[in-house]
Amino acid sequence: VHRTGSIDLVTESDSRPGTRVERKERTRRAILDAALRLCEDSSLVALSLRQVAKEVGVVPTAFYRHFESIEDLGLALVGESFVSLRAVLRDVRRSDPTFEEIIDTSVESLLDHVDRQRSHFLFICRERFAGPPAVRAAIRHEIELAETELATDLEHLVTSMGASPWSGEDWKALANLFVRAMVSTVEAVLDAGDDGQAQKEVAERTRTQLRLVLVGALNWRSRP
Amino acid sequence: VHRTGSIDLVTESDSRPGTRVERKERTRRAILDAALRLCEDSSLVALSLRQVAKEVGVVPTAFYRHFESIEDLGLALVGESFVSLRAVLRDVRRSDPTFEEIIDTSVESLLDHVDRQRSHFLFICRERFAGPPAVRAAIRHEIELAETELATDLEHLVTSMGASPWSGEDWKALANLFVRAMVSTVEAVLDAGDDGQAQKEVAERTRTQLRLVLVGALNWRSRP
DNA sequence: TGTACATCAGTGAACGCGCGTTCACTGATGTAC
DNA sequence: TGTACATCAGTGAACGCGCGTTCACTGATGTAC
Repeated sequence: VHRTGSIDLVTESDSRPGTRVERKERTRRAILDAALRLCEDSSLVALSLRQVAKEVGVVPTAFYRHFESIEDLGLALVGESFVSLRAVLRDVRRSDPTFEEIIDTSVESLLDHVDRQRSHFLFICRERFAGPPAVRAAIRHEIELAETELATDLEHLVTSMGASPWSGEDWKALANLFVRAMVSTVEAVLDAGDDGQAQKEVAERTRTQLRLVLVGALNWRSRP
Repeated sequence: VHRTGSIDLVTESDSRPGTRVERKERTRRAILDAALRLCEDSSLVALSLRQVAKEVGVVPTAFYRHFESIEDLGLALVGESFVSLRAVLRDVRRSDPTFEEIIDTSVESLLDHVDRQRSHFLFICRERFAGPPAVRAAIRHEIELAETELATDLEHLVTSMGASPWSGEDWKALANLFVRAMVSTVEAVLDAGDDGQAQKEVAERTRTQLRLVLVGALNWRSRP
């Protein structure tokens, strides 16, 4: 006869172990993952509750035990997608790069996160304009927060390089420029898909662009 | 009794005048406009043929006299939307601005076109990531063409300002940076909606950003 | 100019299908005693 | 530890609705003679 271990495995694959709370959480997770996967080549607004339920392997009505609607599910996905995006900023900050390294470090970290959380970044790009109104609003809000966060980092960085003092408006414009560069790069990487060569070209082009912006910033005088 | 003119007007509002070809073209136009309006707050992938037909005031099956499918209609909308986008580049080129004017002229032209062809620009932003696969591919292709077009313009401009010679890669990177700035500005303006104050802030911020990039470009040395 | 015929944009009925949502339910898990 | 009851994630039938697509049609416009 077999060991207890193998019996556990069978139990695991058949009826799924854990407390009621754990099992509910696992189903919720499966719903979020299924939704992320299913809307990858269209949009939340074209995703049906029944498709999601079918993909997860539950009956359509079970969906309501976890979310009120697809829009509600979308808001949860916005939350966890921006955890992925913030992780990029956090990693760059933690690595505390020198002047010479800053661009290479940032681009590398960004591409690394995009590669590992591809569906989160795709989700943001797609639903930012095409999602249900509440989802669009949530994404816009999160992007503003990320911009503010980055503005602080940039102020420390550029000031430490001895650039001349800037106006508040100019800081905002620079932070916005970087956030846009980030979003655009994510878009380009996602466009490139699995093509490794294309991804390298995107990375190299992004580095060139960021260097160019940095040259501009270091030669900048506010209110010229 | 009334003049022939007024009888014509009645005829016009009742049964619509013109040859069969003209009337067909008018219906086609109405379908395109209705689709542009209806998908404004979701996406083509969530738009139904029946909604469009209802908005136009024809029976659903009449749709097939003009387009094979919603995707087919989408490709037609990509075509006319990029006519609007190209008009921006063309206007800037035709105005033949001096060094001092170039940024103000470009931003003004861009905002002017976005304001007048709002739904076309919204359509591109939205469907670029959320549209049906064929529509996404068509948009990507058109953006690449616009980038090439802009690269030529930029080369003339920056060279005429006496910057040092650049590598081909760097031209591509700069053109891409400007196209992205353009797309991002369009997105920001569309986000701002009808808020005139917010629109002015977006315009001012964009000008600051373009100046910063221009400062970078003029201080740039290829392969530093 | 008048007539007979062809074209074809738009009609309207019909189809099977997937949708969101309701409701009463089941039965394993959790809790109170 | 054992029992009786409460909770609640997931079930399954049913509903009315809008969907894309088919088909045979109508009747005004266009064309050939």
